[in-house]
Amino acid sequence: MDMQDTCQTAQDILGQVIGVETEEGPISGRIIETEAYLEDDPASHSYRGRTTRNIWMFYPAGTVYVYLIYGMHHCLNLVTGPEGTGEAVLIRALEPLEGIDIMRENREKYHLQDLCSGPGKLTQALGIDRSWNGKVINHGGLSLKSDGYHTFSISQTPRIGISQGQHLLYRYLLVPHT
DNA sequence: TTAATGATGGGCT
DNA sequence: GCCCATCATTAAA
Repeated sequence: MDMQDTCQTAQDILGQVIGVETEEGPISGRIIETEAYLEDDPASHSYRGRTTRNIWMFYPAGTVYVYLIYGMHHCLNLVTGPEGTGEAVLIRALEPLEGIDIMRENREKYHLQDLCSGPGKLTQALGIDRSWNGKVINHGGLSLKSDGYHTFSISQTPRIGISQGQHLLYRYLLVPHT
């Protein structure tokens, strides 16, 4: 998959299936919400240059970047764009597909709507933390592929939880066709 | 139903 | 010391 254009990639991966293999079996979900973080974007961790936390954002497209937010939640990103630009796509929500009972154990929640309906929730459901930093998508660990689901449209909104760049419509939602 | 708040720790302006 | 790309719980209505 071409991941050179970050906003395009954020939309391309909507509807695709992301998954991990565990000792208890596979866990996967369909990506239904993403956000783009660009070069020269004051809301991006990469805006003020490389640090020990965000160094992964400057790795090649397809690299995994996971950070800890608010002292307790992990957020999963895929690095995109030309190498060294520090661009990435934040995975914000999934529709649970495989391994739902494992997700329920990991989350200590039962209802489907409570499993992957937020960036911190989906990493907990899939068992992803900062030790996943530097992994490459589809090369051990994390898989991403299309299952042919295309009957949806995409809506755009401002990004969530940021104080800079609020006018930019870099949040993308999958809207199923009825 | 929506709104407010506490939890919790790493990175940094 | 202050700020966070959040979540769960409680309170108000």
